[in-house]
Amino acid sequence: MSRVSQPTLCRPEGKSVDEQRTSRKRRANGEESRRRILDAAVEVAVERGYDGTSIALVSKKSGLPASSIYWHFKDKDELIAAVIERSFGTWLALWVLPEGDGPRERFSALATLIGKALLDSPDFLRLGLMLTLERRPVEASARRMFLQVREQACRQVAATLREVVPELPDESVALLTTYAMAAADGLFIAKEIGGDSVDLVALFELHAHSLYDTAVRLSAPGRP
Amino acid sequence: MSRVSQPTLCRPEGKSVDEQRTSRKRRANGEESRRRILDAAVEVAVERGYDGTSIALVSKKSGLPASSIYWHFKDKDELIAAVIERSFGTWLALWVLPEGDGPRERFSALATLIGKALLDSPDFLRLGLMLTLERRPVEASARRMFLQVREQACRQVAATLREVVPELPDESVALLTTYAMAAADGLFIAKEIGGDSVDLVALFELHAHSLYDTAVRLSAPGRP
Amino acid sequence: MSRVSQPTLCRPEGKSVDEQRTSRKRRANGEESRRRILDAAVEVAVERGYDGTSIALVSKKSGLPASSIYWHFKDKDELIAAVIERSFGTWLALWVLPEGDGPRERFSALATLIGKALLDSPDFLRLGLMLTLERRPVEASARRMFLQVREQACRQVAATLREVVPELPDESVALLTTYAMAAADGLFIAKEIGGDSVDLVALFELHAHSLYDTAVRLSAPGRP
Amino acid sequence: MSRVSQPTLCRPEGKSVDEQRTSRKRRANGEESRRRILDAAVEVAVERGYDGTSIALVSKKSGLPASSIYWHFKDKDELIAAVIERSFGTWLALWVLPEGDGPRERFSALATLIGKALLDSPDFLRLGLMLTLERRPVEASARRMFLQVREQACRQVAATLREVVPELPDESVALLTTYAMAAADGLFIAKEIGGDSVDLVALFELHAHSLYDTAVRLSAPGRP
DNA sequence: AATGAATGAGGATTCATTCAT
DNA sequence: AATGAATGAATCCTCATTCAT
Repeated sequence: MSRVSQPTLCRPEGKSVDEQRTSRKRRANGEESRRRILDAAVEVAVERGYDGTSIALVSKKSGLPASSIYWHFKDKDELIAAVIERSFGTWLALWVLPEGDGPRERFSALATLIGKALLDSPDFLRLGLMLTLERRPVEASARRMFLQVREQACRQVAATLREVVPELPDESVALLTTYAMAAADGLFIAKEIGGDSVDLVALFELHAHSLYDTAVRLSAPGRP
Repeated sequence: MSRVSQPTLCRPEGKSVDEQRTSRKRRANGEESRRRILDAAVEVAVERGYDGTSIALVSKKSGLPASSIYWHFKDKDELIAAVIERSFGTWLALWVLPEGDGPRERFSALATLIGKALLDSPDFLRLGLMLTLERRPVEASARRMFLQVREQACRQVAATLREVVPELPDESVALLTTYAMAAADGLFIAKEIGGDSVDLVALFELHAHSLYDTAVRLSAPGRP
Repeated sequence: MSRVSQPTLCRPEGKSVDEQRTSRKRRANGEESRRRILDAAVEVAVERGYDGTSIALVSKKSGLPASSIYWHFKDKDELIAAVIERSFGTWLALWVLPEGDGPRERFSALATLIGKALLDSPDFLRLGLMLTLERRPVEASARRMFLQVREQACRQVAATLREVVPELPDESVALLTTYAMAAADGLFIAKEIGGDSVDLVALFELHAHSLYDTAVRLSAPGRP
Repeated sequence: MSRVSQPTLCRPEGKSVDEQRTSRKRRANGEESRRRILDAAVEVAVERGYDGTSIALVSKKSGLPASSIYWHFKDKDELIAAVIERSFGTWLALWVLPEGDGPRERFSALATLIGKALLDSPDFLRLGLMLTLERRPVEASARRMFLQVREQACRQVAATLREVVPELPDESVALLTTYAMAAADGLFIAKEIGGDSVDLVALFELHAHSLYDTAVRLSAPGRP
């Protein structure tokens, strides 16, 4: 049967450059086709959601027949899961606290970074949010993949918070983490809705600032 | 031919009482069918999105044949628009700043209110966000309706901000409004993802607090 | 949704004549379409088996689009089940022991009748045997339907045996019934293979004769 | 290109021992693959028939890629023909009248043997009957092969009849042969349907007995 | 002696929608 | 105020087969 790829969450999808240059030059046409299919799939999925992503459309955009898509991916669900998987690297790479002077500045720099990232490669989040908003339990793998990645991002945020404001109690860290992620999601959506009238960078700076203040406030002994 | 409802944003769907008295029993049955269709449609739309909402499914859930759905609604687009329209009243009613003591308290009370609202009738926001995240220009009326409602909510938030922190400059109001709405959206999604582990009320309180602090900070003359 | 017919095993499919003449003359076009689909389906199923019966082919033969077939039948399985159901009446009607002189003669007459029946309307048995030879547990309803009908035929044979040779012990009745049915099936197949070179009527006469003799032998006290 | 086997009806597939000695280890692996494919193919064909036997399924069951199947067999038709061919030896070997005392006993012994055979390796007959029941002229070679084998079996039965009841006239031999084969087929099917509730051995004994009686009757001068 | 990749045709089924009644 | 019936286009996916390696 077909060689369907199992989602290898940890392959950071950047190795393929030298692979292509090495031995399996022409033999590895499969790799190239797979890429083309994925490219087409992101494009479609991002603008139409799960149900709106038809194999026929992906086939047209990728130039490969529908049956070839099924050679590379077991079904639509796994195709979309692979799409999500692929943006994983790009996305997660950003969640590293940049070196910097004071905690506040570093925090702010991170926020700016994320804001910019959302502008440049928003596919991952957009698709993930789409899948999340739908309630049905089907299309399991795609959704699961998104949630895994998101979970990892959450841990990163929590770590950053703890690093920057060490005396913050654990429940506060949890609360703030959720809040930080949520606002990030929301700002992404706001940008979608408002378009150019929304200054994402300014908003993320605001977010970072307010987050920091709140963290400090919550770490101080006397307050509700 | 059929009496298709144009989306009258301001008819809060409860006035139908006198309609019923006017045209008498004859129409009562039609109204009931329409309601059943809408009920079924929300259920489906909420868990599958626009493309996933098939007339056949709505037909099955409502118990009425597909052709009857087309008697009540011009097409799928208008059906979903109607679904959104219906949650309008419920939703907008919440965005009234409750009477209260100090500005901070009133602010906080509002936030709590919204948090609770999201728990009780989340269909409106969920559906709207779904439509928003898709990039293509289909399902025009439904999307437009959602954005109108959202716009109205934004104005309400802005007004509240101005009322509570009068000296806030206009750009800051705009920025903060966007931020406030975004965070609300994000928190809603966080609740979807996290389920019971997410304390929506606490988060909204945190949100209100941090928003208020930020507003005060931004209204003060000297600050970054 | 569609009005999919539940298999009413006991409607002997002969009433439809006056129905057509009465009220729902033009309204009952559905009935007519259903019939056309079934006609086409027997034709195809009989010469290609279950898997070979494609909806597209049935659609072409019946002149109705594939989607219309799905209005009348839930899926392929139910279509074929309906096909089997329809030949039920024709087929079962034969299994009545004709009036006649001695038991041997009546037995023989029945056999002749069945032999002739197999020549005239072999669809039921052919399809049923096809389904039976396939081992998979799917396509449930079609297969189940055949087995039900067959079961009924078995009871008829057993009753006839008991009537003709009353002193036959119960286990012998069971054994002979199975044997009688089996040989009938086999003779049908032999006719399929041998074509004109096979004299089905003569074979069934032989069968009846040998069956009768065996029954008599088994009912006699002394022998294995 | 590929070494596709033409159906050599008489190579009973066991002789490959010397082949192995001739061309040595090199080909052993090919032979093994071929066997695995055939094993998988019987399994599938037996439970789904000709149309239901997909190369993909055979590929999955055998663990070999579809393209490898095409190296060993020209097409699906020849694959199934090979499947049937393989059961040939096993099956035909049974049709030898065992040595024994009286004609009646030898007859009975043969029947018992066949009954047991049907229980042990029913694939051949099942597949053959499946192919026979379909009316269209496809899968030519497989069908032809089955009919050849069956023809041979018929000759064997006829010979046995003549040997056991020498004075039987020729037309009676033909008729009885057809009848004997038909009943055997039918009993096989009965076993399929009835499962454990069907005592195949007892039925075949009954069959042999009744066949013998009938033969004797037909060979006697005075009878209807 | 294989096999990874590809492919066009066709598989069943569902789609949104219409129309006569 | 409905609804039974129909329908063409689209859905996802599998088919048998080929070919370069």
